[in-house]
Amino acid sequence: MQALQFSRRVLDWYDKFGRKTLPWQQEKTPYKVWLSEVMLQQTQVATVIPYFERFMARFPTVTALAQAPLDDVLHLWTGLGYYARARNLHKAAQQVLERHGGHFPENFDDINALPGVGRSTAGAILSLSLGKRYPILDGNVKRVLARCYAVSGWPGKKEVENRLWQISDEVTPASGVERFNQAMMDLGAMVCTRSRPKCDICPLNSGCVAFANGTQSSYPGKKPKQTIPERTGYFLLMQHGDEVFLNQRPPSGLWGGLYCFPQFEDEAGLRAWLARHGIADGGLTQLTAFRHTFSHFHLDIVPMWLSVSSMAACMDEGAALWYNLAQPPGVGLAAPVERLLQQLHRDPVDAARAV
DNA sequence: AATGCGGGGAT
DNA sequence: ATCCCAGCATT
Repeated sequence: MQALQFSRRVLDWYDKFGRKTLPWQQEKTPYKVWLSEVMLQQTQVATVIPYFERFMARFPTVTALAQAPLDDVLHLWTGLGYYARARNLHKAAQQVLERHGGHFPENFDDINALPGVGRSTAGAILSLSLGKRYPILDGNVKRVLARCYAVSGWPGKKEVENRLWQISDEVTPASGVERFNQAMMDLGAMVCTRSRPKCDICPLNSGCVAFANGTQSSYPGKKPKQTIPERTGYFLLMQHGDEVFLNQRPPSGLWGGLYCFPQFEDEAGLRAWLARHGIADGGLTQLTAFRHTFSHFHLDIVPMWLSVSSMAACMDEGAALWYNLAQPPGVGLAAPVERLLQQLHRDPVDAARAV
């Protein structure tokens, strides 16, 4: 299909059916679009909306975000996943404050240089908020283009991704790019869906190669699947009254910067840690174990609960705190930690009934 | 070029 | 249960 034909059909469709009422589409600014785009990386629209509203209420400007403590940002991010995004977000806000005087940059190189912003996000910010002609390539656009132009192979492969970027650039129109890019994402989310695409109502159906051949389900190519490993983690839930002991994870890596129960590979390691800190392990009680699945492994979590008689300092491994269940501090928590803390608060451990 | 990084929604 | 989602940084 000719590029001009492609963009005209997409733009006509957007005017009739595209999304125009999302929270980050109101009085668009680079800051709002940036925040929404980062939140939307690998995360669906419906999940993001409440987080976006809370962030905008708490951090109305990029300067407010830059000046907030990182722990506040991680706290508001709790539950969204990919926590490196939150750390990058905070760092990027400080970069905007320091390098650009708190004014969000409006050229590609400065935006692309922000931590957590790559080619697609930079293009989305400039096109959606300022109408500048940059192509984007997110999961939705990849799916639409792969089907329309029968681009085979897994987009995780560099060659496939390069081909999709080339097509995206070719079909992106000189004018109306802010509607066009939004429309491509809307098409991918609402019409050209992963399963059972609604080809009968698609503005591109007459030129779509996959539709013509009935091979929509072959595109985009799937990631070669791997069996993911299983691990076990023993979580130490040390409680004194309403207080539960947590320590902070290293700033990078899994659950970076979040507060978490002390974690061990086995029960012996847990008891050894208690012994090292002079804490008696009598009454150590196993609660109900459960599975938490990451993208790359399963973690079988075994919560081990222990009532302690004093809040001894266990600050030998970086930051730590006693988390008050009745008055929770504003810190970032991994999802399973949040779940266990709520469980302790709702349903205090009755040792006699524990597993 | 390949891998690490979460949590939740759809099926 | 499996797959995937408005990707990017690191190695």
